[in-house]
Amino acid sequence: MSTKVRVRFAPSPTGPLHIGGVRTALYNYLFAKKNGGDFILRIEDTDQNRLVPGAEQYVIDTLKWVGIEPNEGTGYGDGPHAPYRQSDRKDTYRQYAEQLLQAGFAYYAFDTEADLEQMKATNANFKYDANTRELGKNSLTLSKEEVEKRLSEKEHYVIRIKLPADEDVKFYDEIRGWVIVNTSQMDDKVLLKSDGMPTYHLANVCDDYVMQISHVIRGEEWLPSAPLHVMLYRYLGWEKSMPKFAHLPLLLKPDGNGKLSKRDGDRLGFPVFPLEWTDPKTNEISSGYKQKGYLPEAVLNMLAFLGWNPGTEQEIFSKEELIEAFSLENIHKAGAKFDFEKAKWFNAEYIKN
RNA sequence: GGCCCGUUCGUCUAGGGGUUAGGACAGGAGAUUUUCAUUCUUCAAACACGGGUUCGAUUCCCGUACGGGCUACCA
Repeated sequence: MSTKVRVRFAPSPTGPLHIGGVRTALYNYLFAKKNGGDFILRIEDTDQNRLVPGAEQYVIDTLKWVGIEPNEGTGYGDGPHAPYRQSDRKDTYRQYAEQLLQAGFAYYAFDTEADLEQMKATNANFKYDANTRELGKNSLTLSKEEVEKRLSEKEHYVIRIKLPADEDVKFYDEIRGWVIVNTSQMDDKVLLKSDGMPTYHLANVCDDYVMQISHVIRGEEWLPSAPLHVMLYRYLGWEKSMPKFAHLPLLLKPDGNGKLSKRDGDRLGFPVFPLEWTDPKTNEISSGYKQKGYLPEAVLNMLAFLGWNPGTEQEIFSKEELIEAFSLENIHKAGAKFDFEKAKWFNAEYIKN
């Protein structure tokens, strides 16, 4: 495996990217540039139901505006690993899902939505796992003939990972240290959905491997599923080249509970989006920093300091200075409440000069 | 509920076994300014709690509390 730093920003085009996403992109960009690596844009559009027209272009426009452009990826020409849009890579995932099936690390499951609901009704804390999969209609419980029959009749099915009942999964997070989770706490996650598309988990792991990603830098909301990803690398035979993980603290609402969301802008009266966005369905307009008169350098500087700091008392940093000063070690562990007053101050500093 | 992550001024954070616990934003007071803004001076403001370990814990360990995340054929 090459030791070159390669990181990716992998949003799903379900709406406009908010500033939390921009910060994730920024940290990936800074890490790549700092280490002479590549910064890749990958579009994770595996959920066909949640696609929002224009969202992908919004991501590209945003990265362009703030000046952190990928050197490889969707919207940036054909790189060595094109295509970079997951819906265009569908066949790859099925191939790997089948590899897992062959190796006995995955199985077909024919349970309908109603079946699953019933299992949940019977068992308060139901999860599809080593203890309960014998209750399901899957290739582990059904006869080989029955499975073949269902498959040939094109019955809807999913492919699930087959996790052991009781095994510690351990991985090192570059920001948080060692994290250990037992498989008894995990479930047999769906890898390939009945519409033929992979879930995030499968697509993400396959693409990171194929695209030779060296570091996965993403939000903390992914921390709980990282053990599943580790298991996938292992079962796919890629554990030696598994990327390093770094889970970023979340951007929180200014007034209290929960992570910053798209609605907080309207509610609290400040933009949560880099660029103005018009909802294609409702025509509702959400304000953007650009249109509000913010300078891209100021937005970048402000975002950089939400969860990271250089360890000195300097606060005004150009993009080049950020690249020079950036390191994963200086990322704060706790979530950061977004502070609009500070954002205004950063912008004022840039406007003055 | 279960699992995972976290916890220093109101906010973003620095620091780290012995410090006057530092900076910035916001806030108070004052100066400069025709006004606003700017600028300057200055004040107030924090180690969640309880046990350890230690000569000494804000710093290390364990609990508790609180906060956050995840718990979908969503990412």
